[in-house]
Order: sequence, then structure tokens, then C-alpha cells
Amino acid sequence: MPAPGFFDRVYAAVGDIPAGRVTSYGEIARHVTGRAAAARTVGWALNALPADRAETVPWWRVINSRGRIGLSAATHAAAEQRARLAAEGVEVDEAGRVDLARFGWFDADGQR
DNA sequence: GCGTTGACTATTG
DNA sequence: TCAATAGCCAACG
Repeated sequence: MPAPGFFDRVYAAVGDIPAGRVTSYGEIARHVTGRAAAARTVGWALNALPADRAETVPWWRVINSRGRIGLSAATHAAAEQRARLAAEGVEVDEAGRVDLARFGWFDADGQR
């Protein structure tokens, strides 16, 4: 298989998130580039996520650093994200906030 | 190779 | 907690 590009690495990292857990763009960026500063690029990668990839990549488990849904509340993706998270047992606040202390995903070594 | 864009993060007030 | 500002990174035209 060809060398995975940035996008593929992001998708792979997102796919590694267990069900019922959520993580931030910064964590994904650290797994892919090693720098949390690339979080913008991660968001862009998911924004450009092809429809066929959306079937296999749990993009809805990716939120911003504060456990808040970065998507606009009026966006269809935001509503679907909340619905999918709720279906997995993740409680989402009316403001679109998730309790990272309970549902946040951390590395075996990266537990804060 | 350059400028623009973006589902971000950290800092400051 | 919210709002505004600066910084950083990768893909696209």
C-alpha cells in the first residue's frame, strides 16, 4: 500500500478512537504531525472528508480542545454529530459541550 | 512558489 | 465563560 498522506493519517487516527469516547483536533494533530498547532489542518481534513470515508471514519468523535463542538449549531453536521454521540452514550450539553473528564479519549500513557 | 482558506489552540482582557 | 488576537500547519488554485 502506498505511503499514507496527511489526510489518511488523520482518518486513521480518528478511526482509532473507541466508541463512546471523544477527542480533540489537537490530539489528532499530535498523533499525525506531532504538533498540536496542526489542529487547523486536521479540521480542514475532516471538512474535506469524502462521503465514502464518512461511513468508516467516526468524525463525530472529534471536537475542539474544550470539549465543545466546533461546528456551527445550524450546521447539519453538528446536529448529526450530537445525534451520533448520544447514540453511543456520550452526553452532549445543549450548548454542544461534552464532559471530557468522562468521555474524553486519552492515550494509555497520555492520561492527564 | 505564493497567497488564501479552515470543523483549531493558546493567550489576554 | 465569552470575545478578540496571534500563531501554526497542510492542501488547493
